Amino acid sequence: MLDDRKLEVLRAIVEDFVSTNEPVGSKALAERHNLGVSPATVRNDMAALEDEGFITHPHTSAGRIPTDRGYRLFVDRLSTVKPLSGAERRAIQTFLEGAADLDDVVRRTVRLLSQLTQQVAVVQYPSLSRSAVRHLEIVHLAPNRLLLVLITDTGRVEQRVVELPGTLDDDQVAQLRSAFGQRLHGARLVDVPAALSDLPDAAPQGIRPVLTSVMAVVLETLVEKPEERVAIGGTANLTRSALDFPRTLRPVLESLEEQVVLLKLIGEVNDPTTVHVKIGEENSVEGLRSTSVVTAGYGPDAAAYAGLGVVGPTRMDYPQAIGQVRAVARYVGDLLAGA
Amino acid sequence: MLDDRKLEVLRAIVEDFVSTNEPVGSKALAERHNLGVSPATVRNDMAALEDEGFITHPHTSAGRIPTDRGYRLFVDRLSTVKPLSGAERRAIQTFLEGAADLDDVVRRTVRLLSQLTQQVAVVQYPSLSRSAVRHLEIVHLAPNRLLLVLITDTGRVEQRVVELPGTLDDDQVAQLRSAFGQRLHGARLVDVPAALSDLPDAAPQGIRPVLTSVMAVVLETLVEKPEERVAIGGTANLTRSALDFPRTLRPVLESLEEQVVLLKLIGEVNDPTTVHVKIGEENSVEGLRSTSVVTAGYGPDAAAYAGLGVVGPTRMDYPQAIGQVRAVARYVGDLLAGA
DNA sequence: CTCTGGCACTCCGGTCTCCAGAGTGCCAAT
DNA sequence: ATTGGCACTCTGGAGACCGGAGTGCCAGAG
Repeated sequence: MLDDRKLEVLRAIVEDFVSTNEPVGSKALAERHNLGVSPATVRNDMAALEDEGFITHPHTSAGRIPTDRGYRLFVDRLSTVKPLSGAERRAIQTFLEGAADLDDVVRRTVRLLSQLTQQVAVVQYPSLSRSAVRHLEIVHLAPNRLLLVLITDTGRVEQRVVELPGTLDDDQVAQLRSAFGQRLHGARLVDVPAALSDLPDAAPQGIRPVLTSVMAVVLETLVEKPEERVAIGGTANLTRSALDFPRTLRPVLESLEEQVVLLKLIGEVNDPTTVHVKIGEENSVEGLRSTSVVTAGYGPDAAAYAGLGVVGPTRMDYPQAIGQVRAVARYVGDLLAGA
Repeated sequence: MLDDRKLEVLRAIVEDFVSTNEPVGSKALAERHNLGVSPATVRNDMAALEDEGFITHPHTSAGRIPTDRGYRLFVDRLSTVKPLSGAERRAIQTFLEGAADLDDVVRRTVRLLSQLTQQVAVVQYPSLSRSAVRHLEIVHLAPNRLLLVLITDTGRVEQRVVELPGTLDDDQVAQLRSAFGQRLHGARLVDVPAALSDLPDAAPQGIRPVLTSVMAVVLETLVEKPEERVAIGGTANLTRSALDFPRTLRPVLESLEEQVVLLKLIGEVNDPTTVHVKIGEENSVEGLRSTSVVTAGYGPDAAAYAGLGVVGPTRMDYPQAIGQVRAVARYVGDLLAGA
């Protein structure tokens, strides 16, 4: 049904349309890509591709543009990831070197990604649930008030205030500190409940009620509803493709302001080792049906820390974007692993 | 030169143009606002106002629209701040109650402001330099590595890793902790250098070199280049006024992504107790010359914590925006003061 | 069966003209 | 100082027009 030449035609359509943003006709196409066949033949192929739903007409007498399905086929079977240029490679290095703390790394990554791809960039903070505890500090703010400060191996610092049922003196706080410290140090967050399970029994009688309430907060913060954070940038790039978002810019911007949506976007990645592409309607987020999303997991190993990616028009240079997202993900992953 | 009626005409023009977004002509104006004079008279007044630079023509035969100067006069002398509606008042309460930590407060405030005003909202985190130390925790991450965690009275938590010249044991860290703790507790950040000045001499000989390097980091983090943070939201509202930003949306979005720019925007407030309005060209930020900015300081007293505000088209409902910004600033200030 | 050239047809987008409507500026009269 | 009148200007939308690009289909050649 779809012989090689038809696929070749599809590829040519996608490439031309992506670069010119204009519906591409049979004649121009036959000339620019030397397919060795006449425009008439191309027309026949186009008709076939249209029957299969890979391309459409805006109007009876306009050229063809790819549909979401067309892009999908293109991405899956007709394109190869574009390797980065030397300049791009250097850009990644210079952008990310010298980052001070995790916040800084994330901010720089957002900026890097958006400038590199000329799209909107989204970077998730290393997920709490996949991190390990480096340190848990308990600060005695007031007799009946503690501040928990958690530091993870990825450099994330999370804090939380605990209101106590009773009051504590400094000795008791020290007891708490060592009780938690011993059990949590180095524990992956998923293992925290297990690590703490024997705590109530092992602790000295006097601090048990307090300990229980602290434990509740710890578990809640770290395990039950760990706070996921996301940074975003480069929204100005959406206006570049104002033509692509006729009046759809609104919902896109709105969606991008919802943390929940962004997390969903990035979190749906099941296999963290590869780059994922969601094209137009494939997207589960209502407001982003007119866009494509390219995401990747980043982290030191398969148990990825988190995800990052870009959001842009479906008319996107996929081979390039995929290459760029992958490269940045790898680089940031290594960076965090090394730190 | 500008008698009362002329001012009245200007006010009418501003109000009409703000609500309809269409140049307003003499006839319509004379009818809608019962000025008791004929369109011809209004025309004469308009000509005078135009001579003075308060209004312009888009074309020879279109109605008038206010200039930046016109808005300025309107804001300064012709308008009174619009009090909040009950619904708005309630919205502020429900939005902000139940905020967990400072991050949460800021995020909610951004959302609140942008929804209330239907503009882009900008909220600065409580400025470090104007805060006081509630607690400085020193965490012993590794023999030659410390983590400083600073907690301010506004709830901000700042962390910083220090690489030491030598190694330390736990006792020495405890010494450090108490040395800094005693001197810093409750100190305003501006007073930190003074509070620490006698530290090198007072400290035990053994930890002096380390102490010096820790001190350097503390001073740098808190005093020399305190990190100012800003949150932003509601950029989708810019598209609502797409008519106001014909193709200028780009630079606006770009400017709004620059932390530096945002800080400048908010930081230029000299008198924190009132609401400030920058209109169009008055704006010092290049990309925001087509917008107006309404800001206010917020905090428990005149020594304000920080600033917040909204960015929108010059064609903005100033009386309303000013009222809303002021109300939110007050509410958030009280909230933080009480916490 | 596939490819090709030819041809009639469609439709978009730009340009032009036209016209009504809104608004102005000026002037003479009150 | 204000007003009514009037001629003038300019916009913006509606319609008409047309060239160009592109399609679909068909019949013929390989």
